[in-house]
Amino acid sequence: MFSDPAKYIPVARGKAPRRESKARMDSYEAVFTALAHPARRRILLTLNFEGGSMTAGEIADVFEHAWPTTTRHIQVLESAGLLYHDQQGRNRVYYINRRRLELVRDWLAWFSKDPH
Amino acid sequence: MFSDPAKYIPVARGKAPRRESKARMDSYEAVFTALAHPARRRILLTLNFEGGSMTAGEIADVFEHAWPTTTRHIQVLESAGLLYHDQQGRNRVYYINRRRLELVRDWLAWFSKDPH
DNA sequence: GTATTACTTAGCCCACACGCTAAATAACGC
DNA sequence: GCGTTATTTAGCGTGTGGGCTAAGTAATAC
Repeated sequence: MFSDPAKYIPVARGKAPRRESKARMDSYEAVFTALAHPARRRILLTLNFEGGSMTAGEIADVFEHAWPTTTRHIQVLESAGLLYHDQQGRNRVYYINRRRLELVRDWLAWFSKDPH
Repeated sequence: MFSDPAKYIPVARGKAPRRESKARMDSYEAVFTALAHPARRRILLTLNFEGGSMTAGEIADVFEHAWPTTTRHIQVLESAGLLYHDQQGRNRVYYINRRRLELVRDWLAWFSKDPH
């Protein structure tokens, strides 16, 4: 759950600091960024409907994109914690991490609670 | 809810069509894109905690960004259907559209249903 | 009317996301 | 070993997202 809602509320005006670097990207940032691209959402849905695991090749076959493009989408998902993998011979099997999606649900929960 | 899950599953390989134009951006695309930026997520949270409505100026005051930057974020949110507004004199009052956030919840629901 | 307030619109700039092709890696089959 | 298969890594090009400042619009105040 949210530890500190206040963190998301007010910020004093001041000089303009550039947008935070990717390195210090927090969990919400990583997950919402990962979900922003339709190809990545489709990877998750496909994995989900296929039982939760697929090889890189099977995922790539779903798309019209060149394979390296899909590889990069997968990496974005994985670094957001939404996927993980397991090397099996020359195949790389990717698994969906459904628990990580709970983060989104948690974020949404703030809008259901009636405001204090 | 999802009308057609199959739409999100398989796509035949072929020549590469460029990414869909913003004009034909579907609802999921618009909403997830809108939620991808931390400033926009904060606008929604702030509005939520402030009771659901704020003027453009009040929203802009939350941020260190120049005002026009915030204006653009607000526009992204509004065109995604997450906000709407009402002109009151020279103030523009923005309202959160919590119902639109249900779209995200609906999308997430696919991952809870046990696969057929 | 003029000045001020509350905003948006216009337009510039730069970093980076996302597509690609070519090359590298590593396992498997023979 | 050698070729094939599975996949990533490297590196390039282009579009656009998201920051800015300056200018425009429209309502209020005087």
